[in-house]
Amino acid sequence: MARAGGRIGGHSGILDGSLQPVFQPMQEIYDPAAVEAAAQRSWDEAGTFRAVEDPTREKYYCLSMFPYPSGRLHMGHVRNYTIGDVISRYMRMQGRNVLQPMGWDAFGLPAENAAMANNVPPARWTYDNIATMKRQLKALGFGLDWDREVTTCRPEYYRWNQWLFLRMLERGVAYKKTGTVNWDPIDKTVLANEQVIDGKGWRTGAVIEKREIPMYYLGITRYAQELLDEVEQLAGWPERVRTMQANWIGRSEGVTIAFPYTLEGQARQLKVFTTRADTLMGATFVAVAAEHPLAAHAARGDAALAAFVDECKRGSVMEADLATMDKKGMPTGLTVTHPLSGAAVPVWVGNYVLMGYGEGAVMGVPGHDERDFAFARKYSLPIVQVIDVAGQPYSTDAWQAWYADEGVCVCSGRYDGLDHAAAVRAIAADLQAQGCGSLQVQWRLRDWGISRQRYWGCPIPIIHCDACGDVPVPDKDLPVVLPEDLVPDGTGSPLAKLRSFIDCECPACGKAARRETDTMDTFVDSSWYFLRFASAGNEQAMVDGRVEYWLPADQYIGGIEHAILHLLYSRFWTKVMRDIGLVKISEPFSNLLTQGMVRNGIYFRKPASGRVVYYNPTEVEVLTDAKGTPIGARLKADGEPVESGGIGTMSKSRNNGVDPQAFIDRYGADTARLFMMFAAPPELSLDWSDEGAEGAFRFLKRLWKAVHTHVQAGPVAALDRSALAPADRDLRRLAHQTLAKVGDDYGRRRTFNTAIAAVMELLNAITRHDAASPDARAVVHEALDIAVLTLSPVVPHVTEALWHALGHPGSMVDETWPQPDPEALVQDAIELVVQVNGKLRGRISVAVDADEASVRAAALADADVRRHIGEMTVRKVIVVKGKLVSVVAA
RNA sequence: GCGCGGGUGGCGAAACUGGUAGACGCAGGGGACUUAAAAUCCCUUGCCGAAAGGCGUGCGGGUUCGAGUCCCGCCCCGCGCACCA
Repeated sequence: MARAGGRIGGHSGILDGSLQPVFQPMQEIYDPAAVEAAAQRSWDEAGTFRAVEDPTREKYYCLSMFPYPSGRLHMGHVRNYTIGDVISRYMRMQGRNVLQPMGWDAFGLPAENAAMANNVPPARWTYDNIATMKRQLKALGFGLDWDREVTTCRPEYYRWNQWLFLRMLERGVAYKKTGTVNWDPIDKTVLANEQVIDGKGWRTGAVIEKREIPMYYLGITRYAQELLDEVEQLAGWPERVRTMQANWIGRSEGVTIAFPYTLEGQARQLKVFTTRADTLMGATFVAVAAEHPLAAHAARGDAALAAFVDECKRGSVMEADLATMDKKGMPTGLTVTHPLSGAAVPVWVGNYVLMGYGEGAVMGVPGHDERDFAFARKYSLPIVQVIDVAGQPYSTDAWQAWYADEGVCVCSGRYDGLDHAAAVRAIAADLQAQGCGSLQVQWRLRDWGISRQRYWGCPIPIIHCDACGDVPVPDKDLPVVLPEDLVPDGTGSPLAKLRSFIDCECPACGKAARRETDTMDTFVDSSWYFLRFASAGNEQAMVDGRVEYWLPADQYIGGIEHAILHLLYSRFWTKVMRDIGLVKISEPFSNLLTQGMVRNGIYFRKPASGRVVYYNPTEVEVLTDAKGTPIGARLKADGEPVESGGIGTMSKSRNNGVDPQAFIDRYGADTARLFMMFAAPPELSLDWSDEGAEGAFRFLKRLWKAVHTHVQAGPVAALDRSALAPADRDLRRLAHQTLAKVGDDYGRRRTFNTAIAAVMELLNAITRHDAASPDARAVVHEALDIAVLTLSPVVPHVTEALWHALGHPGSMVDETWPQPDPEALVQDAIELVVQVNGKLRGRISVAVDADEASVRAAALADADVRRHIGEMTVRKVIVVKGKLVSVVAA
């Protein structure tokens, strides 16, 4: 490893002026292209970012979400990977052994769409995109270890998906059952949710139907309790992500209730789950999903009901669609028996009941559930109040929010007077005694269906034999290799039509058999790539001992849109690998940073007829009034007005993306990185601004010029700290305050925008500073060293050049982050503000160590303060140390 | 619909633990330099007001000596909702 070692540790070197600078010749003009090429070449030649396991050094694994190779890098990637690179470079300067890897989430639907559009195999399109994007990542100067590159569409990667799937199958973690998919009846193919628009197929326009097909599932619900318990312990994760995951897993304690009924002479039970068993005596109906066997049974003799069941099966499977549609129902004519009252309860089919959740049936308590209340009013079902809250008047005319509150049972026979908890306990006990129910923990989380009826994904390693059933592919035959030369046509997976792929021998009996043609969800690929980075190149095993050194990742960075699914699946997958004995960790990511979206202005014209045309902001000129307020916009090409659609996430459909490449070509990678980090804190959405980016470039030019001016003025004497002039002391204090602040912002707060603002303030002070005396020159030199050093994680190329220009022989990347000099931070007097009755009325200057009494006296003596107190009597004086004095007078 | 965030000048934002609202930057205005322009540098810029001062962090209320920050209610915007990645 290229680590110079010791030359600038802690208190020696640059910060005490003992180093005699030897200035390098320096260009007057900042030329980003030359500076960046030189810096990147020197890192490449030194192998600076190759990570090597070293048990004697503390590691730092900085992981950014790997990109889908969609074509070219977009601004979201630049933002994501710049955040990771700043943290990586900062940690390296803290002396950590840093691993920052990169790879490609290379399977997925867009490659199939591109393949159809261009008649090119998805593999070809994908590999071309990877080459382009890799070049772009290198141009941005990220300190990545490319020796560990992982590409998920390569057999050497996905064979381990298959291998682990077989291990899960052996343990029953993976299993087969039916699942619901979107079916396009014209193309006769399964569509992704994304391909269903307003309930219709995106290519055919046909009304989509729900269809039940056999699929493989991973039993994530087995880990629900552990996933929930541990997410609450992840102190390094944002609170909001932990809350979202906990809600998604959705533990609820309640009661499973069985409503007995008789069908075709047989005694059966219809099971529902509820967290409000205390309202059971108010249940006036039960509703089942359209796919429920009872619904199917009833529909056989009832054409109207059959039509309704069919109607329920139309439309997409998306939960957001199901939750927003009109609640509709129809009676089946069947009844079940209320397990406590013995009353006959009608069974309805409800379009809002999900077959995949619980047993596909719910009890209807219109008195105390808002949705059931609306349903009962619509279909004239009885509404019964069985819960009373503090004697509030109940009316079935309109829903009131308190109806759903917990209260005391009424009209519930022997349960009257019991509160929520007592009633649930009593009812559960009575149900249990009758064999009609019991207390139960229910999860919102569902098992993970991984089968996809698509080509460009990892083949599921199963062989179907008429004699032996579903037979796992033996380990020795892995990987099941995906042919890379097919082009899909939109009518189902081309794999399912490829005899040479399908036809095979049964591994068990040797007879002719059929290979499974479904592939795995691409979330499988991304659920463990971070482990493979630590075991790169191992052809014998999925992971090896290097994982123990690097994992868990110290920092994971990626978009907030992955807050639930990807992160939950990765946590689950890690636990499965732990239980198989492959890794020792339970949680893969110690710290998580969820970055916000990158947005830009939206401009369009809406022709009288035809589709809306979107114009890229680069093609548009914004018109402003005298104060700079935007008043309109026009197209540069024809000078005619365009409409403004506000600001939105950069997307192809709205044509408001900015290609980072054009920007880098013009201003350089450092300016792109600087603007991205400066414009907003990482967790907030970031609005692109050409002018703002220009400002970032201007700042780098000013920094360059400041160093150039300083260096041109000749040699600098060693800093003599004993007798600095007040102005020099002030600049030195600011420089060391900035050093402390930037380190805190990078390391603890992760607010790169405020770190950069602090360095900007420092540079402003440096350029204003009168550097005539030798002392002043020495202080300016130290301040420039600090400015360049603290900015280096953000803009590593230009700072590398400036570091040399300031007389330091080694590479900036090998520097150690220095400690601020406590002596420089010392301050004698501070300013306090004085409030009178909460309003700012005066400012006083007091000694740093002044006691409360003297601060109080100084505040009350201030002329402005006295004027505002006037005739009033001082009732109270509050002194907040180091901040303010608050005087209460009346 | 459900879950989770967010809303501060003309704009991006800052204010870290309840303590000076608007640091830093962009855009705007004025000036210097220049034959001119660009670039650069200097000054200025929340709103109202001549000033004193008043008002101001989506809206309405509350707690507090003091609220952008805490509490209650509402409005708007963004992300996710299990087959986009």
